[in-house]
Amino acid sequence: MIRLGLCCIFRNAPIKFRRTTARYLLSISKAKREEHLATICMHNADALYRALQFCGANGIGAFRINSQILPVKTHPEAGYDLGKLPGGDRIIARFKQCGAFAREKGLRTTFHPDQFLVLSSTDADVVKRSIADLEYHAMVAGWVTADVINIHGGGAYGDKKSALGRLAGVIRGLDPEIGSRLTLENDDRVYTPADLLPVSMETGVPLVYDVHHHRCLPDGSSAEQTTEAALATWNREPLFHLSSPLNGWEKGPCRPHHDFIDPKDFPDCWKDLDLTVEVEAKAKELAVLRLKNALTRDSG
DNA sequence: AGCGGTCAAGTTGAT
DNA sequence: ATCAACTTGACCGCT
Repeated sequence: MIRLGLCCIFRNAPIKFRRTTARYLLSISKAKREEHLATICMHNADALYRALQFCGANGIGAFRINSQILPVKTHPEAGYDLGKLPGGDRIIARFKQCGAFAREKGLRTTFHPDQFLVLSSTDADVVKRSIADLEYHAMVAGWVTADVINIHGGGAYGDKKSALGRLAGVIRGLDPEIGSRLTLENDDRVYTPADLLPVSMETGVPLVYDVHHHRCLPDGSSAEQTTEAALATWNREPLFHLSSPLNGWEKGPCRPHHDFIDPKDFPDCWKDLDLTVEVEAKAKELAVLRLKNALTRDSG
């Protein structure tokens, strides 16, 4: 069975996540700051619960949780401890209710921290802050029972081989709360599946195969070959990424995402797998539901 | 109420 | 040397 995943936000459904900025938080009093953060974090825990309800009610099997679900959480000056905010215990309890709901409905939850998290960096401080961010993600993942924290390989610094060596070294030293959830994804500028598969096999961190990125940044392997190799890295239900290019494959830059998925971009070799496919499309839940219909018609 | 400037962070590659 | 592009709006503050 294919399980389709929705990424972070909704196009039409009235479910919104709130955020704030470090600059604003640091411009107000400590009491006001904690009140503001508590309001936003509780709002986001509630919104997550409603997002999962929407997914459960609409046959969407997975939901990617935005990294800003606890905004500014690990900022050096504006960061905070959720449990110490006003009503912090209730906020944590609400996240745990999200986890209970997800388990009850068989929904999968995932994280995809943004590009500032770089484990291959030559700068020890960047790596340290990245690990702090992973700790935050792992903490929330524990509450909501997310089994994937997916990152890219980061920069190459003119020497891919050394960078991948640093990446593998950092991964090996991670706390199991992080390491047991961590995954690596091929990107569209630096690291191909062929670059990352050896790191996956060496560290036990699964490969999230993004077939769109692979078409933008090929490595000589076919989608079939890479699918097979990526599947072998998973010790749980595999998770892959799918999107369609805004301007077609023929002309212009292929990176920007389309509103919807062209069913022709769904690889045939994925169709009979037990697999989560996260749908990276700007029309969000509308695109997931449309693809779901197309796949159902296709097989039935 | 509406609009515009702004938002923590890293890296690459275009200018 | 500088800066947009990644994700992509949503926020606050001013009118």
